[in-house]
Amino acid sequence: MSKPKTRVSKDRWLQAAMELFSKEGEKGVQIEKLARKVGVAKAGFYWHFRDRADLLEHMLAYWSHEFTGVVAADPEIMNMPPAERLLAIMQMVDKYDLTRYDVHFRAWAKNDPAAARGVRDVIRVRLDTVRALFSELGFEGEELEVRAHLFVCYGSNEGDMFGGRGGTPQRHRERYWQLLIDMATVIV
Amino acid sequence: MSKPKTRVSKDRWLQAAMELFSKEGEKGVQIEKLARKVGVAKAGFYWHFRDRADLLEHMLAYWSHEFTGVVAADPEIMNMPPAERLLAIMQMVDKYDLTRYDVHFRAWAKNDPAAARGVRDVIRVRLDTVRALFSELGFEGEELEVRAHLFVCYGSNEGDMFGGRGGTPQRHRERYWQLLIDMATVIV
DNA sequence: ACCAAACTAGACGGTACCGTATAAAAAGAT
DNA sequence: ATCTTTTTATACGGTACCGTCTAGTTTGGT
Repeated sequence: MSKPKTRVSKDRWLQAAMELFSKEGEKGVQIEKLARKVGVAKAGFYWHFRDRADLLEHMLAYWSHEFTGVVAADPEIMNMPPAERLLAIMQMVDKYDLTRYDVHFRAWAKNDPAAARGVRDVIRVRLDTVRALFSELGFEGEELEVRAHLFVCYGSNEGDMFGGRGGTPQRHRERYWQLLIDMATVIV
Repeated sequence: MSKPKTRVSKDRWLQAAMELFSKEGEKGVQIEKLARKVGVAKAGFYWHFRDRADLLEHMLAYWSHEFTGVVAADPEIMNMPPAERLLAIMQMVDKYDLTRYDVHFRAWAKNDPAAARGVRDVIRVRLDTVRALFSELGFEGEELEVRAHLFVCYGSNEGDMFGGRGGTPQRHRERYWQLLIDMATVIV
């Protein structure tokens, strides 16, 4: 087993980088700070990664696959009927804090085309997931589209904007979600 | 007139800072870069501002008042009946790109308590504005709250997330807004 | 036991930024 | 015209980061 040790250590760098990133954003991800965090000299970093840009690429890739891996690949969720699935996705997003990197990636995307592409892809995946769901509910055209956008927008930002996690009690938030779902699944 | 010249120049620094900020975020606002942008030596900066932190405070204050000054103070808008007012606000937000700093302020707020307070205040003002509006429409309690949150969330992020500005044609987006308003103003 | 791969320590030169200091130029007021 | 306020140019010391290098040490396979 030569890979595991390698992998573990590389993942440890990546893990530390993501944690730092979630607080300070792209410009806050600095190799020396990272090394201090991991408790190791920074030379090791350059064995795993070509340079800082290489790390950033890995971070982007990691993030791109997170939502897909956790939500869209969960058979329990994806086999639910659409209305419950909507709530289950919200709960999943909340439980694993799946949007914790969103703001920083979006900020980064403002002056980096590669990051912008990554963000666009992530949003597309979310949009596709939710759109398929509303499509099952019988919506189409603009009615479908606006609902998908609405939900992806709310799900992606609610936790961050309204003091959701740590601010509002959980039961309260879940009632909001349910109300929102009721509002959106009704045919106007 | 001793103030005007001072003011103009101070505003020029602030202006440049905001422009840089909207692209690169808090960590990107660097005095030397700013000086190069303004085309002047950085010493002048320190005449207007105590230091970098002082500039950042001013930026936060500037942003805090922008929404209030442009939207909530517009008599033409605030005297409209609630349903039209909702659309007018969306158009206003879009026209003046009132959310262009949002992502970076929210990113900054993740590791700076002062910024976090600023962001919280801005969101509160938006929430209050929209809540009052839905209240006029007859909603109350959770029905009121969820609608306010929904709209503030969508209005604050739509332009940034879905390639709205510059991506989707304007007429298309306005139809989305109208659909959303129809969906939210109906009693379920 | 041994070798090669994986990993680390520590120091280096280069760059970029912050905040200060000093001296000087431009502008306004009187 | 002169004096004061406002603004700039230039240079400095200090800090923090990037990426590289050399010389190791650990680790797993055989």
